[in-house]
Amino acid sequence: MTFYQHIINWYTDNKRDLPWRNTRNPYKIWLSEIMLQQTRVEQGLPYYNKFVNKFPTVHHLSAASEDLVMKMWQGLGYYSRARNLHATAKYISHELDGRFPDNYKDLKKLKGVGEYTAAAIASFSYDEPAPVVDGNVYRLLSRYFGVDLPINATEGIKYFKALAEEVMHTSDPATYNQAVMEFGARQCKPQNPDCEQCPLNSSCVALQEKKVASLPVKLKKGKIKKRYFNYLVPFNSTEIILEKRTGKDIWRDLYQFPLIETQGPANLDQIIAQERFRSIPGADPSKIWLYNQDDIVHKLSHQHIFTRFWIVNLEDELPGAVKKSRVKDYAMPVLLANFVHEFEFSN
DNA sequence: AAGCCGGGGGC
DNA sequence: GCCCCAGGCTT
Repeated sequence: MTFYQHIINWYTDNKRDLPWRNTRNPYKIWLSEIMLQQTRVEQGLPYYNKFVNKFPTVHHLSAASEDLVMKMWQGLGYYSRARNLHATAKYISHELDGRFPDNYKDLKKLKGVGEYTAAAIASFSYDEPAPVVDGNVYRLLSRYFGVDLPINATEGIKYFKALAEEVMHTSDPATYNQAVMEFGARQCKPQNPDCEQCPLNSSCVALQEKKVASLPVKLKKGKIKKRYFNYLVPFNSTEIILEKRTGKDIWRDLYQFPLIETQGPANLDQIIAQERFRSIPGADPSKIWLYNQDDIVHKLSHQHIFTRFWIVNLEDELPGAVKKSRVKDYAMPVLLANFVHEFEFSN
């Protein structure tokens, strides 16, 4: 049997029943693929179901407000995906009358759709023989063929794409693409794969050469940055101040409390001296207190955020503020959603 | 080519 | 702590 025949046989016996595998609807395929970028199936699945229920077609998604889309995306991360998702939904609904592009080349032109996602949609919805090369496929190919080129450098990316093209030749690209990814995710998994019961074990180069644990090769990324966030939490009996994040930093378009970022841990005197504090109507330096005794450390893949919440009690009306009861309707980073859930503005 | 963009889970 | 995840965009 050939490489792909082994893979497809394994898949027939081991495939998970996932909702986007029971459809060829390009809208649902596209939605699932955007959500699953750099995201585990188990994490993305509930979001997929929620979106499909709320937005059964691309027109429904197109008609939604961006704030609602962001809110429904809350917790999934990489929020530019949600912005691009919404922009692309509007484009397809308004400019293409709801019809998705039906080939790899045109799909790849959509915002948020790169080589992997274009290949996935083209094959799953239209049977176009475009190989998917995601993290699972990199791992499987690098091990099976014993290739130690880094999978995140130009040469390796090019090499593995060509290899994927060679290996996929089959009359059923949709099934094959599903199968290689499932095989990589569950059989040829990153840690402690069970090679003894792998259908490819007699011909896997990495297994013969004892390199399974060292493949694939990946270049290391930079150091993790430390940042110090001081959130002012200004509220009166009914209202609270929220702002929308702008700029190119993390969490763009999500909501937050007024933020003072400092170079290191900040104390009360530093905070009350800040213009951002003093500009709050009715802010009283004697009515501010530190909510968390220890820093809350929010860990992202590329930065650690040391967080202090400064509670600012107010008595005056707050023009432009939001109702405290509505805070949970706003899309917020998990760091803040956790705080809101815990604090509940009980006092 | 390298850096940036989240959050969760495994070990 | 470090690595990975159905990657893509920006610089």
